[in-house]
Amino acid sequence: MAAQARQKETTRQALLDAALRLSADRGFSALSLRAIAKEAGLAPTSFYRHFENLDDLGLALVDEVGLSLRRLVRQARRRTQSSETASVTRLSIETFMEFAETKSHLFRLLLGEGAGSTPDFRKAIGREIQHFTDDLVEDLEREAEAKQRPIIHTRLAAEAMVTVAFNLGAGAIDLPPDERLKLVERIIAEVRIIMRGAEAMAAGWEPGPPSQEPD
Amino acid sequence: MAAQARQKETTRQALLDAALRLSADRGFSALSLRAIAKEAGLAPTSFYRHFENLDDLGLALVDEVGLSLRRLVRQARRRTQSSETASVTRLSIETFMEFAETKSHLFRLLLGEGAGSTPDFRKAIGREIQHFTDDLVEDLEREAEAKQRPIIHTRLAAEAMVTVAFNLGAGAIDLPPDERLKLVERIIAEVRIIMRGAEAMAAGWEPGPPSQEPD
DNA sequence: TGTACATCAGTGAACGCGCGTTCACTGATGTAC
DNA sequence: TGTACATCAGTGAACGCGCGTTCACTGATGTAC
Repeated sequence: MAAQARQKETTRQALLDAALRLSADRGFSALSLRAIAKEAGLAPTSFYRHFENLDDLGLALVDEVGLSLRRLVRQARRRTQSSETASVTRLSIETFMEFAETKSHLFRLLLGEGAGSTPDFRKAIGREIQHFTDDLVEDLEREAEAKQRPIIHTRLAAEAMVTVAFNLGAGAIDLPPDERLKLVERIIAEVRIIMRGAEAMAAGWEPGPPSQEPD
Repeated sequence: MAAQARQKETTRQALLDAALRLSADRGFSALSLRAIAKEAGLAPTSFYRHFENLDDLGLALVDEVGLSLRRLVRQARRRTQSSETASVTRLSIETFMEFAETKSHLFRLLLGEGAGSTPDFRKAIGREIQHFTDDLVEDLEREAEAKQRPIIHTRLAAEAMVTVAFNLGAGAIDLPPDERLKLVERIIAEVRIIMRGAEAMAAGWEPGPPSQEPD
């Protein structure tokens, strides 16, 4: 029982890996069941022993990729929290960008370029990004406590930061290295603006002179 | 000469319209040349008289859709600037969301779900979004001047706002109306955090060190 | 104005291709006793 | 332990289908004189 089940899992993973490899070329949405099976060294019909259809495999991929990216960024944050020499913002974003750079096809998958973009698919992607926001909320609150810099609307700020990082980070995929560095700086600066806004609001700070009305 | 050229333009537009109509169902990336031609009431071969291939038509669509969305939002902003009763932020975002809602297939096209997501395609979309940022920078600067509330990093702040609006707005597509309203509020709140951050930075405000007074 | 010729948007037949899916099968692994 | 049977991952042939693209064509519109 064990041997057979293990073998099946191996084959399943081979299909997922094959799909990732192929999606590097022309994007996930250009993949076909037959091409994936072939890349994995299987007959087309074997695909059905592991997935119901292409969308099903796509959803499994989103899970897998999202999880590994979150793990990476979490590690990076933990590293700065202990060493305390670098900025958490900077290291998180740089780790994130490195992933986007070296695994651009995975990254693109997380951005929604997949499986004909069915509602299910988009929902799965939304969930992944929410996980990121969850992580960040926790971090921001811990940081606010530690540094005695109160923050407000933490979840909204975190969502805005993650959205900016993900979607501007996406632009890096087609950029030459030097421009990519500039993009990273831009993203970091924007995340800091959001941070400052949330802190200013928490402190009750309001913009100057003839003021009374918001906005 | 005029009559023939006019007719050709009409047919070309019919192909673009047909593509838009069809992309409402299964997304742009699922379209085929034959299906579009059929929807437009033409033989498949006629397609080639107007576009080189599907990607070519996709790029033309991005241009068209981006332009019309920008026109819409610009109008909305102008309306508030004169009437001055409502918040510019609110009306801009609400107009934007209304577009995303009623023309969700066009909107999705602008988010990159198209034409196999070739580099050219992504570049075209990046350009469209940059146009939005350009518009917003101008607005923010005019507003800062008018209300005497200095702002800094205007371009970065604008880019962050547009990114948040576009990409969170995208989530509205699959949402029921009541949740969609909550999403709009969230987006507005996040845009305001960014705004406040840029104003706080301009004013030289910094978060309090291990604090002095209770609040 | 009328005539002869050029242009060119739209066509229909035909092509080869890769696609997703079905089906009945094989043979190794697992299970019951 | 050995035997008989069940399970099930992987297969190869076959299907019908819609695809993009080519080609030589038609006939209306435009142009030169």
